[in-house]
Amino acid sequence: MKKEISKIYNPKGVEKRWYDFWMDNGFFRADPNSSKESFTIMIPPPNVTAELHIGHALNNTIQDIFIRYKKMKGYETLWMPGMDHAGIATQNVVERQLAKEGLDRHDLGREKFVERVWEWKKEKGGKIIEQLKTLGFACDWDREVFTMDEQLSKAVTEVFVSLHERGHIYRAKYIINWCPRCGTALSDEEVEHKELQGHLWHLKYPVDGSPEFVTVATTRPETMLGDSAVAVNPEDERYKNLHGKSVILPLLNRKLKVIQDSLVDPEFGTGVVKVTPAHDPNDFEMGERHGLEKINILNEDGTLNENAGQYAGLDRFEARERILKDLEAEGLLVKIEDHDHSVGHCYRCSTIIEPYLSEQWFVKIAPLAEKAIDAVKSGKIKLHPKKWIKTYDHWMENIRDWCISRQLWWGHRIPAYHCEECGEIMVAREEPEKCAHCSGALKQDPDVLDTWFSSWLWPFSTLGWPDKTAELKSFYPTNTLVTGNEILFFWVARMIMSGLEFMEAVPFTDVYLHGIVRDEQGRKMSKSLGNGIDPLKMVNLYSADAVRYTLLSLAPEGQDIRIGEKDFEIGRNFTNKIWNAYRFISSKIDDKDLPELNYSELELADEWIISRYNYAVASISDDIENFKVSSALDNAYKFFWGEYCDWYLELIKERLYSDDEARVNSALSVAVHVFKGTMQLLHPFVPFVTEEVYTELSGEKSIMLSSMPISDESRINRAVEDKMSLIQELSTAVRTIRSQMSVPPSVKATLILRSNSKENLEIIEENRSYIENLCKLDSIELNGKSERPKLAATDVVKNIELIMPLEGLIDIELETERLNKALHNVEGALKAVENKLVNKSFVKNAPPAVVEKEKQKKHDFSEKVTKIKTNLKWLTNAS
RNA sequence: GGGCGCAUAGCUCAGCUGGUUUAGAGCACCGCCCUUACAAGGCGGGGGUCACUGGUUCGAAUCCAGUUGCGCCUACCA
Repeated sequence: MKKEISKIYNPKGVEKRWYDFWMDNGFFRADPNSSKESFTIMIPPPNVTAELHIGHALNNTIQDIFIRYKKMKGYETLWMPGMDHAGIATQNVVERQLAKEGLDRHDLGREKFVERVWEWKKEKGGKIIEQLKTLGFACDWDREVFTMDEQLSKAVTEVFVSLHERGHIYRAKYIINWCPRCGTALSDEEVEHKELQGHLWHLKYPVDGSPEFVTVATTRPETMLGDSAVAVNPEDERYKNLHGKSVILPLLNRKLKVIQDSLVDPEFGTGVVKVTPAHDPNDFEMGERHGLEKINILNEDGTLNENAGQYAGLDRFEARERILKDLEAEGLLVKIEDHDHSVGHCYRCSTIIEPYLSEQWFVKIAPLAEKAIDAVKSGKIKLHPKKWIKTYDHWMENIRDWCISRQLWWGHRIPAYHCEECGEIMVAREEPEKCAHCSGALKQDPDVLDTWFSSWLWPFSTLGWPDKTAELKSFYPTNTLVTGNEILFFWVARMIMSGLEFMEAVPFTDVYLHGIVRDEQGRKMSKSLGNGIDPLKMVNLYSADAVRYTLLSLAPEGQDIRIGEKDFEIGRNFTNKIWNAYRFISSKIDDKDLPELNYSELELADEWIISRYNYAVASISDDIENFKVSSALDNAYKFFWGEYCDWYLELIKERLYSDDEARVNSALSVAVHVFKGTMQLLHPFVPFVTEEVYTELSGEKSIMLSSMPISDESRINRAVEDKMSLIQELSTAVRTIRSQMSVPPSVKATLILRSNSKENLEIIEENRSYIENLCKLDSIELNGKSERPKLAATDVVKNIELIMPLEGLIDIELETERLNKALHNVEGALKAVENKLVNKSFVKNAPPAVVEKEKQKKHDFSEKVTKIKTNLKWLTNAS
């Protein structure tokens, strides 16, 4: 009975069916009580607002590879899934929704608004989870968590209070990054610096009690309204006359002291700086040093406040224009220079950030950073690729305190309580009833915590911390963290700090940092550019396996990836190749029971593919263990397509089509053995198609329950591979002649081989049918007595002379050209080798084995040259 | 300003600790083939002074230094 199998692999249906099967059978579930060694990966939690993009697809494919590989290696694997509440992003989404109804969040009030966000989350949020499933990811979905879940919130409170108790959290009035659109403070990491073309405006400030002026240079002229001094470098000779004097702030006519501070760079601008302590971090420092007034001129929304005099109420950029115009009218704007500088933007809404003076909560980070630096330095945590270690060190060593309070409503409320009577602040796990100091009424701090303040606890909060759970015991520390390199500081570094502080152990042992997926022109994919590729569309078009395969095959280790929609054909073609190899083998099996692989009955091709297979098993496993996943896939591809399909399956066709059942069975048993193993190796990369063909072929329940093949190094046989490569080279040479001389497969040809190597002749004699079948030859004559034909195409392979009589078919001119080219090449190679051997220091210094090799080469090349020359002569004589 | 990375075929990239004939793959290109797994395929072919300069070495795409170009990160770039 022949099974009807489609000529083309049709993934539709297959993928959904298997995913449901895996889920229904609980294959993704992790058992904390298992006796097996555990292997754990924490998913980088996608934002609840996120929709699947190609970066998620890559990130999670890599994780899935590790998880599926380790599971088949016998580990108890846990891939912990979950989502991030994404404070700003989520609040923005719901606020936009409200705006459509003509409302803002204040119309609802805090409680109602937060309710509304939860509603939104239930209805529209978390789409990405379902989307991830279409790509086949083996997360333990039963464990899915959300950073705002009760358990995780408990962890956040515990950490805040406990850090506070340890003196690592403080509240202070400081210059922070303020997003006027989001209306909240941001941490340094949440500010994206973009290089902008700006201007350096030179402004004249009149010197008090003198007809003179000083000229200051600024990129933000509107901040002059908040100036409380001008500063010069104390060493600057040009301005020594100003020491002790004052200047008059134009427009507002305020008197400003001239101060001296070594922070001022005499080389930059005019060497005189306006000092605005409330709106610039450097000026803030100077203000502290010189006891200057801090004049805040901005409202929270970026408009100017009452301190801005006649400019109050204007937007900051409008104010800039107006101020410049007014200064110009007074003749105080003396020069405008082009000036490129980097400007901070909000990472969520791209609004230009204002350095803003406000009261915020901070984490004193230096004490935490110290241990985290050491964890990486000592190798307790390894970064892959290693190049990130330097970047990590540099960042950690220069880290500044972490501003963790956000003026948002969506997030974890800060567990601090302010006394309405005496102003006392109490930090506590449970809300205290009254002020411990004066028994006054308490009000909880209105701010919420930075979203990253919950995600930095991810490796243990997801496992039930601060409770002592079985999960924590089994799965912490986790093993590998896979994430984009852009998130190293935001998240990875902070998890290391929190893990060491609260678990007293690293949160993971290895960090795999991959690059960013870009479009074909190397641009970041973004909504505004419209150059994104929708992974779901690609899954629909090409299959999930194809998407996974393509992404990975294009992903150089840790580097950015360029990709276009058409590239997904690579993956589709590969799965189709698997399908057809399966189809071929399976058509030969029919219903019969397959005999076990019998190593004593193998012929050359079998031994060869088994040797190559065992080599492939070793190299692919090595690659995965060493975090070289795309190299692993490349090796799997090369073996499966380039060796198994291109050579082995071709070599056994003669046996498979024969009537001799024993011959059929021996070939088939090897073919199936190697195919099954290859599917297992490939399963982590392309889980669906491998599951489909593996189970069909083996009758087993699931490939996921099978064990990853282990390389039997004793089957790697160099001698066999050498023999086989002789067959391959000869075959290629014959095929080349046929192709060049346009001899179609339908025309059978004869091949004459001549050699004085007894060894090579024996190999060919034993395996002549391989060459005959691969090259569609009638016969091969080995060192025969027949006359050399007048007209023949020729070649030389490993000192074996190939002669193909092609009377009537040969194009003499073409063949001459071909031989001349070959001659030229070999002569070049010969020359290079000779040059080496003539060089006395080479012979003296190079290892003997290398010298010996070169001598052998020289011998071979010169012999080949002679033979080609002879063949050329024959051609000339014949024409 | 500092740091890191990249530069190999028309394009995307392999090439790990120097020695695989004269550097590989995929895509693209050319030729032949609907050969009894696969035209989403097979077989063959063309195409590269490995960015530049210098150094180390018997020997460099590979190691070192510098130069140029590009990218990313980072900074108290008024």
